[in-house]
Amino acid sequence: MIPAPDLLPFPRVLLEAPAPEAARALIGALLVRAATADAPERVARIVEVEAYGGAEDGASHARAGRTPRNASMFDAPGTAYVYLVYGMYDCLNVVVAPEGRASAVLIRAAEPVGDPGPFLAARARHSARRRSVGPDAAVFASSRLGALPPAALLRGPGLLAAALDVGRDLDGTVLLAPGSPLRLAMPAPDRTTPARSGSPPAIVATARVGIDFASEPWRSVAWRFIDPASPAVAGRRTSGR
DNA sequence: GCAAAGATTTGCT
DNA sequence: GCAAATCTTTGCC
Repeated sequence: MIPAPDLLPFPRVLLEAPAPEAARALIGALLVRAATADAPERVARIVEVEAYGGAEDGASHARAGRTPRNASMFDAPGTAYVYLVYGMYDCLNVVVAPEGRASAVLIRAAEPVGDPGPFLAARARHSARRRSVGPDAAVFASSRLGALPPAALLRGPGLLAAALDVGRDLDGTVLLAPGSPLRLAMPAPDRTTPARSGSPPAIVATARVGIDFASEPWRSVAWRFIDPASPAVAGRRTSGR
């Protein structure tokens, strides 16, 4: 299990950049879910994201302008945009770029930091709610899906939201405010190991997933960014074709 | 006012 | 490997 690092504030300036740039900056950043009635504080390391531009991006929810659903996309960078997809799963985005550009970064996958137990329990709760009668955390943990490696518990946008108890009630949350139920943070430099020779973390760029409806160049642009070494990343791990 | 499709996940064939 | 589950939003009549 990944040891918990010290948390530093996430620099707002990184989110004010154009969506693809901001998306890259979010790889390796931390999501911090404040304790709820059902779970203690949870921290997850982001390993897969997708950039969505504003009105001009044919794959973005902002392509048709402002609607009740996407209103949060037009708020300041650092705001959460949470929407329901396929009538079932909530997806978490971070609003980026200058306010009003309606750009956002979809958080597709992350790895649990620290004890994976609370993430597993939250996933089981959501799974149970969907089926109206379902497994508790212990039963779920022994199921085929619960048997996934703990590092893969937040693999995919729907599962990530479930494991972090992120729903549309968090739409519009300011992710840079210290007291928020959900916030962004940066890991403090690791001081227990000698300074690494300045090799940056490997980040691979690929085409975005599930947007076949979009026209070119938006369908093919390499705006999905992953840490290819992470077990939480599903699907293509290379930029090649 | 109604029909269609969606930035997904799961279970069965 | 494919189709169901499930419901909101959007676009067109």
